[in-house]
Amino acid sequence: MMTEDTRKAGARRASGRSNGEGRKADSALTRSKLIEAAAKLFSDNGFQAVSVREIAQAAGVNPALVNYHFGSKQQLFEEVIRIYAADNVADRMTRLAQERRRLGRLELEDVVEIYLAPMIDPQFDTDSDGVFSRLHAVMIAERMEAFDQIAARAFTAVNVTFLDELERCLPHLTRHTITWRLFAMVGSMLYFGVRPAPPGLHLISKGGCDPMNREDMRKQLINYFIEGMRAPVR
Amino acid sequence: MMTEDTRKAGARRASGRSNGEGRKADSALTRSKLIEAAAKLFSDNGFQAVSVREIAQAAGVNPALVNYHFGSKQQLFEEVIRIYAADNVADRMTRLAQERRRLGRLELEDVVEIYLAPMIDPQFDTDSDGVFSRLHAVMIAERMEAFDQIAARAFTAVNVTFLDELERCLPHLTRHTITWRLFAMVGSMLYFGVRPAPPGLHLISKGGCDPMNREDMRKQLINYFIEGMRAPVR
DNA sequence: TCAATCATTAAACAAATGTTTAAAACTATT
DNA sequence: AATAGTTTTAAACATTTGTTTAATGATTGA
Repeated sequence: MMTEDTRKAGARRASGRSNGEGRKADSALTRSKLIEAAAKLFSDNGFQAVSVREIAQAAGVNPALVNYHFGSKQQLFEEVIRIYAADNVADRMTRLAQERRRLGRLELEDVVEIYLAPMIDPQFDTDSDGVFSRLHAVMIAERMEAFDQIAARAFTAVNVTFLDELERCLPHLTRHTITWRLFAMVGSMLYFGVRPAPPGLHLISKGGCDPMNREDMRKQLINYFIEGMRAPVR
Repeated sequence: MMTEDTRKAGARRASGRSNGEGRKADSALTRSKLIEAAAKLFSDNGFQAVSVREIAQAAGVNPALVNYHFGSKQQLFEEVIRIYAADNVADRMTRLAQERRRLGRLELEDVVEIYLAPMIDPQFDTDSDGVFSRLHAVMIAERMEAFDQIAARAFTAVNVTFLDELERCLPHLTRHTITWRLFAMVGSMLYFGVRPAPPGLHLISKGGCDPMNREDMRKQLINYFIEGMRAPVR
């Protein structure tokens, strides 16, 4: 409540997308440098553990620019989340459309594989490898009020789409059951997305199980997901 | 490096278990009050987001006692982790022994159910419901050097035991595959353990899927885990 | 070219942080 | 009851935090 007014004022003054798109080159560059640096640092260390000064230094800009361009540290984080979530969602939707065009009616195997592609497909290795999963973990660990709204806006559409597809492929299951299992899949993949690998995995497998080895991970897990999804409720 | 010596000295002076067990009633009470308060706050808000003063206030003791009894905020967190991990592990090991005595040779269904019991069994609702899962998420989100050691010490034995059982039940699969899938199960259950529920789950299921409803969660997921685990690698 | 707007900077702000200190209170042993 | 040892307390410590401010630089449009 103490900084509420000034923060909003700052954010409005800065972000103001209302009057045009590519309006100032330096500004957009600074913003993207901050977002990139923040994404890396937040995903590696969490939200509270990273200071505005660290982010600014990593981006090579002045610390005050965080507040100037985004209003506050928290709003910068939210912007990072929005961008990476949107990328993740766009990846999946694009793939789904492509595969639908290519194969016509999709089988369960296809739908599951497409949904997990951003996290499991070795050919899908963007430069932001794993960053999204870790950001997700950070949001969950350090509860943020704004996040539920952001997640709802970002993920509801893609999840509804995939639930529709899955429901069509699994007529013996209720949407209720399928929803539970879809989120179980997400939990698994987020877990393998954290860095370093889930505690104990490296040790207990004597280095054999490595989530960085997407090829192996996909091979060992894809049927686990598919057959799990297909299992009756009993 | 600046506080290393004094911290260790403080911790040694305080924890010194060497000269006896139940030596001072107040001390043990203060310690347990701090641990309980810290577990609640850390699991709800993360590590960095919680201050020593908050913990002390919640425990009803002086802030300086955190450093006196545990050496530092971080060492208090580590102690919390150790205790809750030990509880979690003990639960599973006890159950396994019980069921082995009761049923003799265990089937895949039994082993999976026992492993997941602390997170999925409605009868297993301790007062620390969900706290362990959230603490786990916090450790993952806010990387801590000490955690890998703690996790290794706490979980290796129980995981080896259950991997042995699973390997016996699944002779058509390699231990490598089983290890991947065991951790996939863990990831799912940790995801459902966070509070509030995984982002979007409540919304997209219109309130139908609620991880607090252990009975429903178990019913919808148990076969997903079992049949997923059993699936061939292909 | 002048004015206005936007972007950047260095400095300062108040508040909160983990931790330390030195004295006090308490407990147990002699 | 006196002593020694442990536990608790309030206060202070030095940092660090996110954010604000006021001045400067840069860019754009008239």
